[in-house]
Amino acid sequence: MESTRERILSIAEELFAEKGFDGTSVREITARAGCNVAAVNYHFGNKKGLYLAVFRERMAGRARRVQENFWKEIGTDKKPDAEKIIRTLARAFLKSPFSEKQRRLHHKLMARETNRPTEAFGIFHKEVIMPFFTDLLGLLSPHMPPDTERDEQILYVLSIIAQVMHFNLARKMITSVTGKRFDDRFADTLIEHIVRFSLYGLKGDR
Amino acid sequence: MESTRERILSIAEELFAEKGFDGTSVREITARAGCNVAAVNYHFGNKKGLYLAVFRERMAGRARRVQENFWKEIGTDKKPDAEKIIRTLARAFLKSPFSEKQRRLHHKLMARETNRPTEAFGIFHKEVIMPFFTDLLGLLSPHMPPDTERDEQILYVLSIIAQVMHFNLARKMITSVTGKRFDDRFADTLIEHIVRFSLYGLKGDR
DNA sequence: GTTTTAATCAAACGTTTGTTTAGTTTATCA
DNA sequence: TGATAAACTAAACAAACGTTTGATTAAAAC
Repeated sequence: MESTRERILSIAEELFAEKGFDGTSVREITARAGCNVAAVNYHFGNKKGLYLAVFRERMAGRARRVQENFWKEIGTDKKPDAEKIIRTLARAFLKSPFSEKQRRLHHKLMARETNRPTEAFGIFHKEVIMPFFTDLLGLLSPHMPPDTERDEQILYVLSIIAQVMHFNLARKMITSVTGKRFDDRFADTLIEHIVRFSLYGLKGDR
Repeated sequence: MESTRERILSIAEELFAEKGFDGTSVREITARAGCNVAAVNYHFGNKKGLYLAVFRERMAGRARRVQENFWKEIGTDKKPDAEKIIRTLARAFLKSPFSEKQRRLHHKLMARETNRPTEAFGIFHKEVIMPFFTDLLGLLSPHMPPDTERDEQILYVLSIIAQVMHFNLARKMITSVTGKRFDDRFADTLIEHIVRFSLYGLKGDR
């Protein structure tokens, strides 16, 4: 059986993603984990320490696996074309190598930190976001018009990420607007849409 | 002087946007509003009633004004081109006729309801989002390839909205990635970027 | 001017919150 | 086996929570 510490981490991750830090009580976490309330303080110091541990030990690792998956799919291709890069990126986020549930809670937590950064944002930003973003920029910028300034290049990448984030998060809005169920097939549709929609920004007017 | 009820609404809106429903206590609200704790229960029944009132009496009205502003800028133009529509849309959201502070809290609350819909989402969706979305679709679809299916048309509009939402929300991430301050001039840059980036989706390969 | 209604208040209510304490059980290793 | 440390627990803690009560003040209606 999983250790108490690991069980607490898993349940906490779920609840923090679903209901936020303030909306989650350590009593609910420990009740679901089947242990004593004091276990949180024993293993993580306090509630905030548990929250940070979720980012350090769960979120960061998963984000890295998403990125590894991205590079593996890009593969040995020396100079992948823009279409492949965008498709692989969209796939990495919308069809990551986790269960649907895991991907949702991951993005929900990310969204919380994006909208209202806490201490956890620093951990994540420095170790995970920035390195990947820089790599991505290096991969995509050769496909942009040669006179594109760096600030502009960054915005293009951000626009792609914006779509991936939004399509992952605003599910209720999307399903109620499209009338479609958010299943695996729909995710494929979304990926192809993002690819088509995003190509212009890179290719410019030409 | 503003009535107690209105003062509570204003402060509550600010705090709910900034710290969320669970992160905000009625005691902090009433302390900042300079009134008694019981005033919330007297005027709004309970805390949740206050939250819903914020959406009914503040958010909905402001969203409607953003939309009015959009239509006014579109103006008498019988057949505005796609570029003008997208630019006006981006402007309406990133440079709405409110203070910077007001726009931010508006979008933060919207993001909260997008990521984790509560009862308030229903109010907002039916009365505000859907009507505008339908109008927008009617305005933009003539500029898409004639064989574009309705589901695809919807996704294009969602992609534009995704960018606007993300650029409004992920400010810390954006400023730390671009190194730019998020001022009025930068908002203009963003608007022009969104216009350029989004045109392809509508025009297709042609 | 009196009655009625609305608005505001201080104080207290019972819960729930995160955390601490002190004690017990379980595992580690000499 | 017996000592040492790690893991876990029941119970209690003070503080903060949303809400209710009953009284007081201000405004409106008669």
